Amino acid sequence: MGRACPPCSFGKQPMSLAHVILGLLQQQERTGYDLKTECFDDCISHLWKADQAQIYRTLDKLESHGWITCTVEIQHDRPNRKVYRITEAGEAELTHWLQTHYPLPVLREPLLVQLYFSAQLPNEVIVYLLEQELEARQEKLAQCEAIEALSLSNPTASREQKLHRLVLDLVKQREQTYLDWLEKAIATIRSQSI
Amino acid sequence: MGRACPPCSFGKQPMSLAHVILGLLQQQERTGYDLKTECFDDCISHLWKADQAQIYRTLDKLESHGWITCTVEIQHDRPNRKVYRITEAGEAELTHWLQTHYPLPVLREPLLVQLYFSAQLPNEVIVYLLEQELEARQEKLAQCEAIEALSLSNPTASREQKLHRLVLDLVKQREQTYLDWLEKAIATIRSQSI
DNA sequence: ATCTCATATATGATTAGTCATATATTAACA
DNA sequence: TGTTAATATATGACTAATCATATATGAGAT
Repeated sequence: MGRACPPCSFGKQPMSLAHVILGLLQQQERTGYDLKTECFDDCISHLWKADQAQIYRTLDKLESHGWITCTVEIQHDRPNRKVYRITEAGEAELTHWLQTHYPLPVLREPLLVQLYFSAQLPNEVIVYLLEQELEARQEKLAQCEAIEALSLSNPTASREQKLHRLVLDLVKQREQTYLDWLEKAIATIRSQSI
Repeated sequence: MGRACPPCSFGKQPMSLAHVILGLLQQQERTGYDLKTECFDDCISHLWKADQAQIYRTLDKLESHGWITCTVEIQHDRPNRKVYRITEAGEAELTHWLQTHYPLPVLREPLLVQLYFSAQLPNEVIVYLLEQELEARQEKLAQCEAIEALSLSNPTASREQKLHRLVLDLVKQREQTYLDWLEKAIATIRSQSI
């Protein structure tokens, strides 16, 4: 009857990568390669990123906890695939995690730290750094809008699609806030009023 | 003439905690305890957080790289302090880091991941999670406004203070964006239109 | 006299994340 | 025939971060 593990997560942490993967496997069965290419390089790439090595190791851990199972699918035109599916125990764990509130993370943004400490730099240098950030943020917003146009704009969206749309709305608004602030900051510093 | 280390950072990473500490030590000399209590528990606590163990170990590494030096200050009413100061090599490294643009980090926010995967949860449960996030974000915004009122509102601000104010503006606006979105999201889900 | 608190530093153990590389299969191409 | 590319998994080595705990000093309270 071996309960393989304590009631919830592995260590003391939110164990979020494991739960992101559980969520993705609840949507549909996937391989490690699928997760890397379709997911972390695509759909939720704006919410979480993960190294390939970490994905495969997390899959091993999830399997050893009994939260997912694996079957090898023989392919004749390509290397075989290890297809992972979520188990009932995994669904229970995911459902519990989804309902648990976690403390706000402190978001580590190099640019903000740099600006915070850049009092001894000349204005032009600061402006150049802000302009590079602006360019990167513009590109990111464009990526978000491309995702929106591609898959989330149909009027007969499912509940799941509506939730994805909500999440994307925040990511877009967050980028827009950043862009507005960058433009104001660049103007302020350019006008020598700092 | 031993150059103790390669031209820039330790490994291949931005090495940001080390640079945050360099920045704080450029402001003024500090001990590990100062960094933990005055800084990461206070001033830039909204930009970076650091564990005490990591602070002391990073100080050791910075010293072994020659970017900071340490002198022991004997105290008679308390345990002795190890006071760290930035070196010229440290200032050069910091100046270089401050001018280097880094790729946008992917911000790992548990709540967004949870919402993304919560299609199978009932609306009330989702709303409850969003309400808890709303409360936490309101408190964080209040903290930001308290910092603003305390130290950043005087009209004769230094260049450094003006830059800190700029950074705080973004942090505040980011929270306001989150709050607006949360209120909209809660209303949308409450109205059953999802 | 002991207990607790604030100050102050250090370290062992573990998890999380990154980087580089190894290995294997088949298709497509030159 | 050999090379490259896409698919697919695995692992060694390392850095970064976290958690728990140990150690020590002196002040103030009980």
